[in-house]
Amino acid sequence: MDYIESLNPSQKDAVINTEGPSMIIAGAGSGKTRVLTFRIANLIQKGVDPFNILALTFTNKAAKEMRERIEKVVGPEARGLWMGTFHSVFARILRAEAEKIGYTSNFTIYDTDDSKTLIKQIVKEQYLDEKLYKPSTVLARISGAKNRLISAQEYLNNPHFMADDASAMRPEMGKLYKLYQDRCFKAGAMDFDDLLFNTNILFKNHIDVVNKYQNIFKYVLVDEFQDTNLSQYSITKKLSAKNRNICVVGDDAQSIYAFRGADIQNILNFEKDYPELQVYKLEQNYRSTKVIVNAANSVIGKNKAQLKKNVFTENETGKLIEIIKATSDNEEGRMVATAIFEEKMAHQLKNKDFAILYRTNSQSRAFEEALRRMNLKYKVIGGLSFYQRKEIKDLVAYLRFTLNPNDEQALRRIINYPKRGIGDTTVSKLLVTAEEQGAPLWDVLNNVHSVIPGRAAAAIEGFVVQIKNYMRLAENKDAFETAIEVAQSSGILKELYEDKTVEGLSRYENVQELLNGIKEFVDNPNIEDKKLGSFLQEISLLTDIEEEKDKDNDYIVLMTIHSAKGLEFKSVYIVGMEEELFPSQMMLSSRADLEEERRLFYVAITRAQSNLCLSFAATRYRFGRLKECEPSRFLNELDPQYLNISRRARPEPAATPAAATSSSPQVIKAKPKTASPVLSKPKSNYVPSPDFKPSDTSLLKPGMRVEHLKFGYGTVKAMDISGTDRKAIIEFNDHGEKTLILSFAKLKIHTT
DNA sequence: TTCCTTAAGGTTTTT
DNA sequence: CCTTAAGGAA
Repeated sequence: MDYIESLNPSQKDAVINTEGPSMIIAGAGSGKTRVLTFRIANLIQKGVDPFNILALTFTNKAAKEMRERIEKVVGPEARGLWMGTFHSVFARILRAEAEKIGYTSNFTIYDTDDSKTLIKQIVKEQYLDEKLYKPSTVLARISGAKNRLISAQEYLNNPHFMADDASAMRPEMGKLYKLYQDRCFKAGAMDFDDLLFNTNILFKNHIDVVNKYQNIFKYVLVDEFQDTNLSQYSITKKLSAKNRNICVVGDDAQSIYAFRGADIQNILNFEKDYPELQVYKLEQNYRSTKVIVNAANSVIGKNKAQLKKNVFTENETGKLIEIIKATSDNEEGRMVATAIFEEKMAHQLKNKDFAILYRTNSQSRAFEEALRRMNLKYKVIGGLSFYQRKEIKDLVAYLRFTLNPNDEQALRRIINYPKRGIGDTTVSKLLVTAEEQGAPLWDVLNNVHSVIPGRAAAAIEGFVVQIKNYMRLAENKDAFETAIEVAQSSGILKELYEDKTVEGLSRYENVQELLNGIKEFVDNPNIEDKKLGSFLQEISLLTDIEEEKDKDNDYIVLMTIHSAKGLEFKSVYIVGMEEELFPSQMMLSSRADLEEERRLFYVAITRAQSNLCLSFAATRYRFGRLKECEPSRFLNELDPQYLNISRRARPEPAATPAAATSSSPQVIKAKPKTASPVLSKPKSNYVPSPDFKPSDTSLLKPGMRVEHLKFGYGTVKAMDISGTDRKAIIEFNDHGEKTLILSFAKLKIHTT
């Protein structure tokens, strides 16, 4: 129990009081994960069977990490824990209970691509305007409804929604929802939202099932509670209704998934639903310097919608936040890479101490190039994940279809790949027939002759024979043997092998990697069921292939801010700090959206332990066109006392368009001659005096000669006492004019 | 049906 | 810039 002694009083309270409903409001860096893992460890050591504990996280990575951390405290016993994302845990339960809601246990999980393709198909079939009913728009609407537990029928019956859609010029939205849902059901498929929605249906209609899981999950814990939607909340509420041992952990300031239906309202409802609720607040930040914590607070303070919280730290003050101004996105890449390199050398840091965080995945390119050129090892997290690659999806589609031959989306992928002479017209005829007769797709395929004349029918028959063969394999052999046979005899491997282009080669390698992954799965002694179905279930909610165990993991990490949540790094570079990029132009229309962007910025800032650097570019390629960019409004929201502002890097207040345009040509002109473009560390031949000791600056006056350890010698031009901090504007010999905050800056006064 | 060329349109964020 | 849809020819 000694680990408990390492906690502060509020953390300790939250760990020890394991009974009854509790809510832990945890500021950034306040040891949230630590408290959660210790709480679970504590439960186990108190004698609670790990099989009776359910811990829900937001990402697979978080689940894996937490399990490992708990294992470190309590040992291998922790393996029995039910731990995973909402989606993976309830997919597992739905497999077990599938027949109760009319599905079979080998139902397919549609990813976003599958869903969008299907919607597009339906919109086409309904002869609706494809511009108006864009797949992403329609899916977002359907998803929103599901996350609020509104079924297609309820949607159609609700005059409010119908009026909404009518005024948005999309009156058929409800009908599309219904059609989409029917199609998914017929295909034996659930999309991501269905996994949660159907769990709710299951629990609602089957009291015996609810009872069963209430007895299994005596303790329910939810991480990142601020990111749960109603559908998820409702599940946890049902599960913990009997034992009432529910513990949620969250931070409203870090709620960044409202776009996915997350609702801060859940935090408020929670207090209503559980009047006996115990609330714990963790406010001390152990991660970051004072500068970083206070700067983050200064940003989040601009939000109106927030719970009161006072995040503070007793860590050292730390260095000021650097700002890098680049002329273009490519230069931003080079400057950030250079700054990382210099910082790494100066402080003897590892690659993995650094993270580059951006708003959108597409920003990674410039940084990848620059880092590669400087021989700095890096890794891009997220983006197009392994399982989203075409070649992988193609092979997986064969496997999916073998287990569930009604899986329409899988069929569309493979029926004519590799080419076997079955064209679009034939495929639509098949689908239409299935629709009209209300028959399962597989039945139609088995009776092609009644639908399709001669030539194409023969091709389809051949395809069906092939699939039946795979079905037999899947039944009798393990996942690896089945998959390798499918890969070979379907012709996928051959097709990729014959493509000798660079991309073709990498596609071939990717398929090999998937096969290796399946081999590993089969060889894993911890897994009992080695059949294909078991493997597919395992991977359907994964985004990336399991990483090799800690082998050579020293790389700079590049990722979106969203995927950085929950992580920490010694040094963080938040890049692309520009209007319309961050905040994203999609989020400028409403206050709520803008506040979510601001929370996102807050999350980004609070990832940093000791160094934070923000960068922005004056121009950026977008859609192949050069665009001028304005510095982000968020830069101006940071309390300037925490910024290391050199005059050239100071963001122009986003107001005067004339100033913006007139300043850019000068900057471009200045570009070629600056070899080391990092503004904070320009070259200079200054050598500090041997007896450098900071002077008392309370009597500093214009005209005084001063010395600064970084900027060298300079003359005080003016004093600025307008703000809360005394600042001096100093003209340095080698570094131009700087504004320094006297409580931070160490200056030696030389002459008066 | 397939393959080639051309046109258009698209970037949030994740399970 | 990139990918994907559409249109025309073999």
